[in-house]
Amino acid sequence: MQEKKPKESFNKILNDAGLKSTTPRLIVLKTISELKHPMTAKEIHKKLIKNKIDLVTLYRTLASFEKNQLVKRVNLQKEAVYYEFNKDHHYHIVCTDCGTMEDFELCEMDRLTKKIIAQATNFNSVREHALELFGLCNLCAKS
Amino acid sequence: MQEKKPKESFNKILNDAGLKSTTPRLIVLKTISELKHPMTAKEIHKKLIKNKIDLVTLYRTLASFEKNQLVKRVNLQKEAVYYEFNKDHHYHIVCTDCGTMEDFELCEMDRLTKKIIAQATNFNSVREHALELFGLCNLCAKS
DNA sequence: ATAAATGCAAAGGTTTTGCACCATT
DNA sequence: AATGGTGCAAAACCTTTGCATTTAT
Repeated sequence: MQEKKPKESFNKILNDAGLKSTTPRLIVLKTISELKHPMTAKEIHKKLIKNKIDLVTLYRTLASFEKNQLVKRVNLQKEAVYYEFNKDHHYHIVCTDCGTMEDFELCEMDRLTKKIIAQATNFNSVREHALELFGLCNLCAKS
Repeated sequence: MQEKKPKESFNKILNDAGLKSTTPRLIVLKTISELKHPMTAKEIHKKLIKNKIDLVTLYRTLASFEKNQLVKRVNLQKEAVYYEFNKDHHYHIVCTDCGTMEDFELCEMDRLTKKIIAQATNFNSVREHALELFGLCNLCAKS
């Protein structure tokens, strides 16, 4: 679970990342930190409409957040790109029918990554990984 | 490695999937089965230009192939969607610099999937999963 | 004061849709 | 013969770019 943070800490996050702490960035960062699951730029933008933050600004903000690892891009099996707050490693099970998502942890991934790298021929290290499971959630499986 | 298949077997694959076996579909299926790594629709289309297969047809073909699991969508950390022939489970390590890809196997995934499902609250089964690693390949790591 | 971020308008690129024609079963 | 697939043109959609204005340091 994601605990709510005081405004000051968002300020600090931006400063630490070397990003100017502007109103749009603070709002976007706070909004993303409170998402219950990954969302597309467009979905996030809906949540920002009352703040009059331009979609273009959001795209640029997401890009800079991603570069500075404040935000993580999640690859769900859809056309669109999803974003989430970059809290500690976790993964997603996605319902291919209704889109429901559930998080899970998998501490074994570190060990597996090392094992994979040991056997790889063109890679000696890995910077990150993506793991997602897809299936029907219990509700959709019934119908 | 992917062994080449006689035309007849592509015919059979399409029939088994309940898809009419048309010239464009046969060509697309054969082309994808021979790819050395996942490619975007546009990249695949380039390989089809001499066959005069329309890009729209390719999109529709990919969609129907995906639905029938002849082809798999791969989530690399890029905007575009990548496709590959749906041979047995394997995964990719992708160089975030030059795009080089390497396949790997991971027989433990079955066990892990079961373990994850056992702990999930909204899911009792999983139909598929995606795992990709990202890093710098040995060549790019040097420079 | 300077350098960077924002908003708007417009462009660029990819994917989808509509429809008439054609091919497979 | 009937159903479904294809190609072309155009639309829809998402994301990026250019530029003048505003904002943070």
